[in-house]
Amino acid sequence: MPMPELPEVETIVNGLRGPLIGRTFTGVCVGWENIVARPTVLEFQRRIRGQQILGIRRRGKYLIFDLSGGDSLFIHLKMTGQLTIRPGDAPPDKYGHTVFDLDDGRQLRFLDMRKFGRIYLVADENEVAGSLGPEPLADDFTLSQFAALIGKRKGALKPLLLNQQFIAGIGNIYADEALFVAGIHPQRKANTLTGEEIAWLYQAIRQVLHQALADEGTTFDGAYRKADGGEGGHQENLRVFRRKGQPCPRCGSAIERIVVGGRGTHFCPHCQK
DNA sequence: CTAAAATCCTGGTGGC
DNA sequence: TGCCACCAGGATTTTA
Repeated sequence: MPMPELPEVETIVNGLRGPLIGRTFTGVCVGWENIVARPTVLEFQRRIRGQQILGIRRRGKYLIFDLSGGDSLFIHLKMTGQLTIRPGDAPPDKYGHTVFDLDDGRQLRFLDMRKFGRIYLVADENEVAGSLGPEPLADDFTLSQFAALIGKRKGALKPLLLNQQFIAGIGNIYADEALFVAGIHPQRKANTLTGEEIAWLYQAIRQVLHQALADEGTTFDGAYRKADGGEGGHQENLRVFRRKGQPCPRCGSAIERIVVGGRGTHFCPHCQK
């Protein structure tokens, strides 16, 4: 299953800016009420109407639409969410649970087979984004900051990298990939890393995310799609994720899959200590 | 405080 | 072939 993570969300945001910035929402149809986390569906529909899209950005795995009325529209795609722009008279999509009408006659459609995705409309963006950890690709995310954060943690590294309050935007794919590149076992306790290992991990996180961004994300089973419907290319460059039993790209040992913190975790038993 | 487990969903998988 | 129990997976909530 595809879980849009930082590189995928960033790629989608880049593709939505052209067609959407300057457009105004003229209405929204909600086919599955649980998708709208905040406010109530009725208030959501009332408040979004007439607001113009001034900008679109990413924070962690959230897409954020900055609206003219001062509200921020947050969309989290979770597992299977997709965004697509279609003509208003195009046939309905099978999983199109939320459809935004635009002032140019087109629609922004939020498709989500598993219905895990969530939408928030808030006046204060900290209501949703306030507890997120640092952005791993930001200039001000430094090795010394990362080292200070990781030294305080006692738990296993894999769940820590997935913790959005610790660091924002990393999901199952890039956690496994970064730990492999760093040569560190996913079950290592964070506070047992040497200074050298912390530096390797810091570099690995940034390198893996940059490479995936250059590849426009990872598409599995067609579930993550770019704004134009195209697929990413990073699935061709994965080192361990979803490669159980296949040879490690570094040493040739069989990649193993275990469960850590309730999540499927892929690693090389020879290269990762 | 941390950690584990339940929760939400449904297409895909594997067993019989 | 058909039926069905079970699984994955992010983030939140609950429980220990």
